[in-house]
Amino acid sequence: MTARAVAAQLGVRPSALYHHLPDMATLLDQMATAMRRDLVLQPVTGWRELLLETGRVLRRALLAHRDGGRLFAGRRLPDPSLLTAMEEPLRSLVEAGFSLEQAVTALQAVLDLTIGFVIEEQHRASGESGEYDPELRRLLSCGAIPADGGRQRAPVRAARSAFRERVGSCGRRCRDSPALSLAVRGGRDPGAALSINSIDTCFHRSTHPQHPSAVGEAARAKSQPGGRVAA
Amino acid sequence: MTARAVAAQLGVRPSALYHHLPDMATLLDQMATAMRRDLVLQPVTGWRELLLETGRVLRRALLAHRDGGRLFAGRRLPDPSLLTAMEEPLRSLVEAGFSLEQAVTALQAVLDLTIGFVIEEQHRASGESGEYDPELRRLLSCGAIPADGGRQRAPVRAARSAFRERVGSCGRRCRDSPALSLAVRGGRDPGAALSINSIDTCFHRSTHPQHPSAVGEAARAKSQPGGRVAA
DNA sequence: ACCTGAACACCGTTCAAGT
DNA sequence: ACCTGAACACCGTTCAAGT
Repeated sequence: MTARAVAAQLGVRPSALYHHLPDMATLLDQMATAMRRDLVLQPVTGWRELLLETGRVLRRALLAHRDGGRLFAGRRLPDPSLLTAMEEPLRSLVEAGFSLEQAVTALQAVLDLTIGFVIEEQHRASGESGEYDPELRRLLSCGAIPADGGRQRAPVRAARSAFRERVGSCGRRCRDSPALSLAVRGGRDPGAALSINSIDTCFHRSTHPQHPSAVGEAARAKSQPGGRVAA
Repeated sequence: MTARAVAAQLGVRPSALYHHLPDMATLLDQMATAMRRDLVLQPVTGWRELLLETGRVLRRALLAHRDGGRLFAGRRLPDPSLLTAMEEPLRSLVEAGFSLEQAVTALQAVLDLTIGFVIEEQHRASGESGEYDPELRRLLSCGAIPADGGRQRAPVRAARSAFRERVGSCGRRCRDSPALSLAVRGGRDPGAALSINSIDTCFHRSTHPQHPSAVGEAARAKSQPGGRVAA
């Protein structure tokens, strides 16, 4: 989504946009606002379903547009009606026992979690996330120190100096990761383990009798077997 | 962080980078990998503190670099040693009662949540997130329909057509949002309410006797007064 | 093997000039 | 009031040419 592409879609020269908007950021904010305005939650019962439905609906909206996650992340949504629209879910959460502050926190957490998840999901789905060249990956993966133990190559130095990385932290041996390879069900690209389609199952498992909230539920199932669930 | 800037920092011409890396994406992946490799968790007790510490440490690392959140989000981390480093936290979670799948899910959720949160946090802190011109905001905020009820202006049409927004969903009245204005403690930019520094308090409140996990804890406090807390 | 220099097709943005 | 045309300073990337 570039300004020039938007202009072309409108049959207009790029410079014409700047008679309506001060800059590109405002245009992106408007796109994000439009997406957010169109979110409609299915009727749900219980605070847990409310939070999950919020995540599901946002995720669906973000996935509907190319790079929707990256586009939506961190944008300003200068539309008071969006606040009005939050009244109802907030009230539901308060009725379920949340303080108002907790309700805002919980909703914001679901939105942030969804955004972070979808960014990764879409990046994975895009062509850009194709497999690394195996040899390049081997070179990059081993602590960024070449086999001869000599000086680092230029671009790796670039990445490192840009982040003021200490030299002492690299050079670790690469070895197998039994637990994770199990989790990723065997033999996939190790880098893909960090992209495992995990939270996705939470958002999708709507037929599951218990709808786990992303962070807490996994542990609660075992550590609090007697815990009652509100609503 | 542009390729040209990295090259300049290395005292080299931009084209020289392409003798070491196939493209910019690989360079960004390396930066993200370096950040991730340097995460060191403080010793913690209990799965809840482990997840919170993970979020805190990642958040601190992301905040340490300009646009760290956006840079890190969705990047590939092709370093097997990063998987090795996850063995220990995963084992801790499993010992606390998580299944391995649940442990991976929980960790991933914390990472995604943190990334989404920091992207918004850094965008807010950057100059770009300055106040909208009040008149422009008023124009944009009221359902994207001008006061005269006439046709939408071009760039708004652009944003809308780009997302196939239905016309019927706009034009809502702007009115006050009592609950949220309370939550944001009165009178700030309504758009800022969606950026409320909420989860931040979760990550920071490490002196608090109970360390709430971002999503679940808020509700648990009231809806499960008798619930015991593991570890 | 490593880098330069010049070029290519892009980008957001500005601004005088048109109607 | 709205748009064009041309220009500006940028991007990532390619590639022949140098050493």
